[in-house]
This record gives sequence, C-alpha cells and structure tokens, in this order.
Amino acid sequence: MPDTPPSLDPAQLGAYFALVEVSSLLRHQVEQQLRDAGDLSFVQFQLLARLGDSPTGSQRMTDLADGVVYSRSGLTYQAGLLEKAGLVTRSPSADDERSVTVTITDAGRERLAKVFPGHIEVVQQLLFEVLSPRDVQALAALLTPVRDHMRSTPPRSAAPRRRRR
Amino acid sequence: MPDTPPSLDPAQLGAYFALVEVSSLLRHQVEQQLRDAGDLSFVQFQLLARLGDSPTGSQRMTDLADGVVYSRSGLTYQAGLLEKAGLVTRSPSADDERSVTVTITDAGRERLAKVFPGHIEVVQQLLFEVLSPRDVQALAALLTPVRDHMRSTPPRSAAPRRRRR
DNA sequence: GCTGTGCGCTTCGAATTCGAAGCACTCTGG
DNA sequence: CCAGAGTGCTTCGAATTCGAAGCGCACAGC
Repeated sequence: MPDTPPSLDPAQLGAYFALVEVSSLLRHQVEQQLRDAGDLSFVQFQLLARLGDSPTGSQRMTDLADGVVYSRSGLTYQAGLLEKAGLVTRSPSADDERSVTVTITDAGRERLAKVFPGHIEVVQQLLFEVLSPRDVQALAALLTPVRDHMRSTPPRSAAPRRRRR
Repeated sequence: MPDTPPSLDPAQLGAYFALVEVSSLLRHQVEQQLRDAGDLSFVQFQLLARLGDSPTGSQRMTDLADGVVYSRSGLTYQAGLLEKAGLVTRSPSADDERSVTVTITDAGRERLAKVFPGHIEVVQQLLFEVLSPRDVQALAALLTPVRDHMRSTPPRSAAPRRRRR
C-alpha cells in the first residue's frame, strides 16, 4: 500500500500561503524604499546590516552568503558592487589565505544610518500596524524555532559540493 | 523638536528578522525541490497553483501578477515559458479586448499534481515539523490580518503609473 | 615533505528580472 | 462623436542571479 501522501490540513495551507504572501509583499515594498532612500537593493542592505551588527564589522564571504541565503557567486558580485561604492572593503583573511574578509566602511555605516529610519517605518506600517505587542511576541516565539530548525538541517545555502570524478 | 524616530523594539526586530530569514530559507529549499521534481521555478509553481485553484482555471495577466507579486513584464516572460511548455494557454479576453486570459491546461494540472506531494513534504519538514497544530492556528491567525492589511494599501504590485507629460 | 581531497572564492555563460517606453483598446467628458 | 486620459499587455535594454567550472590555499594521510 502506498505511503500516506504527505498532506497539509487547511490551517497549515493557510499559514503557509499567508507566510509566502506576506514576505513577498513586505519584501517588495522594502525594496522600493531602500532603492529610493539610499540606492540599495534588499540584499545589499542585508549585507550591510549584518556587517554593521558584527562586533568587528567584518565577516567572511561564505558566512555572509549563508547568512542572507545567497549564492556564492551572487555574493561575489554584490560584494564587488558594494566595494566599488566604497561601502565595504575586501581583504584576504589573516589566518586563512583562501578566505576573504568583508568589512563595512564608515561610508557603509552612514548609508545604513541614512536608509534605516525609512526602512523601519515601512516595516512598522506594513507589518506591525496590525499586530499588538503580544502578537509580536507570539510571532517571534513561533518563527524563531522554525528558523533554528531550518538553519540546523543544511547549514550551507549551497548544496554539498558534488563529488569530483 | 524632531519627530520620534520610528523605531522597533527588540521583539519587533526579532520577529521581523525571523520572518525574513524563514521565508528566504523556505523559498530556497522549495525552489530546489520544484526544480528537481518538475522543472518548475517557484513563480511558475505559484502561477499554476493559482490557476488550478481558480474555478475557471483562468486569470487575467494583471491579476496573476498582483497575486504572486511580480512585475508585469516578468509575468509576460513567465507566461510565455509556461505556454511554450504547454502548461498554460493565452487568449484574448472576451469582454475586454486589451486583456489576456491565461488558462491552465491538462498538462499543467498534471505537472502540478506531479510536484505537489514533494512540495508539501518540504514545507511539512521545514515549517511544520516544529509547530504544533495550535501553533499553526496561531501563525495563520497572526499572518492573515497582516496579509490583508498589506493587500489593502496598494492593490497593485506595480507603482501607480507616472503621469504622462 | 608530498600528494590528494576539500574548501573559499571568482569567472563564465545562460536565464531571469525589472522599469521604461510603446501599442492598442476602453472609458469619460464635452 | 471625439479628444484625452487610463488600463492591459508586450517589447526592449540593462542589471542581477545562479550553477558549473576553474584557481589556489589548507589539511589530512602516508
């Protein structure tokens, strides 16, 4: 007899679709705002934000790529753009000669500061306008374990490298 | 005195970041599965799913674009691909000569049926593995109003057309 | 120390994406 | 009925995205 076809009940479907829709709509609006306010794409913003959050202001390429869920080649491209714009610096890592350390510059922090208020405002209006503080707590409490679960399974955004012949 | 700088408390920030991360990770995995199982991109899957859900199996281009939060030109491209693959049909609308009606074909429904179980499985494992039925209810209850709120503000995914000179 | 495997990043080519502009049709007001 | 404005879609060009392949360093094991 066949496996039970994996299936989602209506509530699950509803939650799933709502999640997809909400994140698409949110991302779309946020893209707009970042573009207008500071000529940044969402990925670029995420990269700067992560670097700005980091105690050292630096991260390895790979860790950035995994952090924002981006392909490595895509990250190379974006890092190049950010570097050309002077928002970021790339330098070979001290300990591992293969690896590249990306560091946010003062200009990068300024840009971040410039777009941040508007960014927050958009998120505030779209997402938190209709959520009470308790709702927010609940949402975070629901999504955080999910994120951890998703992060735990395949740590790398890239598939395990195919075995060489 | 200056406006209160719009700001998010830590709980809000946490919820926001978790949402972004969860949807990125989920989408990434789902893309993989759809590609492997049925050679569909996520957008294409969404389009077929929406058409399949529709009572008539048809939708206008614009409504599809808004539904999946996609640019109109992007939708034209994707509709072209789906049509070339025989999963979808495009025809001028009866009532409005400008508009194009997209209809899912039997092959489209088959493709949908082919990838769906695996799709569900991925979502199940990544998203619902760690959520109790009550959690799912709560998540849907939180996100649905948010979606409605986001949908209500700017109905169109495209910015209002710039005034013609 | 040497060799083979694996990792970190970049380069390359192909596919996708978007906004601006263009075309055709619809609708409103005079 | 006609002009003007708006809507629906496509075309066009430029920018982004990804995976596959390539390069060099790191780190076993012998």
